[in-house]
Amino acid sequence: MNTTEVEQQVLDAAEALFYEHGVQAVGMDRIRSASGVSLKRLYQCFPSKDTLVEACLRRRDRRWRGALADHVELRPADRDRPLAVFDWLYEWFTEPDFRGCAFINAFGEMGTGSPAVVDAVRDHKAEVRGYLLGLVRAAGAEAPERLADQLAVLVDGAITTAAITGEPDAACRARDAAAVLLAPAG
Amino acid sequence: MNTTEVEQQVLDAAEALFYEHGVQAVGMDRIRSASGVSLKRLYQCFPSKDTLVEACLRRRDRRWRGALADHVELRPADRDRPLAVFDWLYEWFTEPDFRGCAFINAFGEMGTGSPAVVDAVRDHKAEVRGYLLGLVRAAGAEAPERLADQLAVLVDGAITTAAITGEPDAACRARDAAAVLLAPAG
DNA sequence: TAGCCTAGAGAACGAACGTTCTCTTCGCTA
DNA sequence: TAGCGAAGAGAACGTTCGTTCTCTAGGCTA
Repeated sequence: MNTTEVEQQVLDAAEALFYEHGVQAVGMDRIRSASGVSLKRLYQCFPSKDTLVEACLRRRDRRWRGALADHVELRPADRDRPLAVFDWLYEWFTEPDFRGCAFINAFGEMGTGSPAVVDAVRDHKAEVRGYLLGLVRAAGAEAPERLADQLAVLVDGAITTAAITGEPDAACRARDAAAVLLAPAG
Repeated sequence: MNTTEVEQQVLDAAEALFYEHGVQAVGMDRIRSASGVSLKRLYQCFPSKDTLVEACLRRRDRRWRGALADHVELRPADRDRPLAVFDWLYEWFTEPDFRGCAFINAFGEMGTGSPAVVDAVRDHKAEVRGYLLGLVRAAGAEAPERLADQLAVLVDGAITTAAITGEPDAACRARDAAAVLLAPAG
């Protein structure tokens, strides 16, 4: 089997297990069983658990932002697109295995002690914030930098609130708030 | 030494260690060393690590909300009080050991697998949301239920954003957003 | 002083962790 | 067919985990 195929298989299994149970609660043996890749090959692809965690996060970042962009760009009008972010969040929140933001979870769990993971989390949040900035700029909003920061706060707040309450409605509340912020003059 | 004194000593040490390093990364031996309480006494007070974690969260909930309320109630005018929440958050974010929301961190780390912890986290968030509802009601805002939800999302988003970026400014952005939501007519 | 309860110090337990090593099998080349 | 390198299966390594147990010391009552 191809090396990149094996890597994807490992990343698939590891990402799902890490997301569901947390990083520390999942051992390498369990990733071996779930992926069907032997420990030897596993450590050939990822020389330590830390690098595997970071690789999971970086791949998830690309996939997550890709899926968000795909959904947002279905809206033809630039003015609708910032709000479409929250519609996409709502759909995500209703998925049965939704368990919050993998990056926030990893940050809270690893925090100090794993600089590579912290970097991956920071990079993800910076990329998301940059994407939101592009959306509000294209929408012609005033003070786009500040608005992008506010939308980023609403996105993170909606994710954590939805995860903890178990209700996807947080996306609607955040969307309502975003609509007010986008059109302050009413 | 009094039993409640010992319990407080254990909770002090455990809460600080859990918050700094995460729950799973801190062993009972480390809590023994930090608190100066023997393992025997420790297990007499808290029959398992899980109950200790839950006790830490429940005590922290009371302290956290108490400190918030103390700060907010310095404002004489009801209309200023919802925004004072975000001023208090800013001060919290600038503390050197700030590392995000202990409840969100615990939820992300334990998630499935510890119902008692999940309950404590849900209860905390519900209490905070209820407190915000009281504030916006006293401020005479329209649609207080929806507004309380929105402020709760802003609070959680500000906490996580500040933790990950390492900058307390998220509190200011959230405060600006809250001000717009509180006075939609301009 | 003698006996008893409590508590401290820390060893001990079985399990699980991340990581490495051994043994075997198998496909390839000469 | 003989020999070689790669890889799978899983045992083994040393460590750490949550929890319990042992041993000892010291303060109480009679």
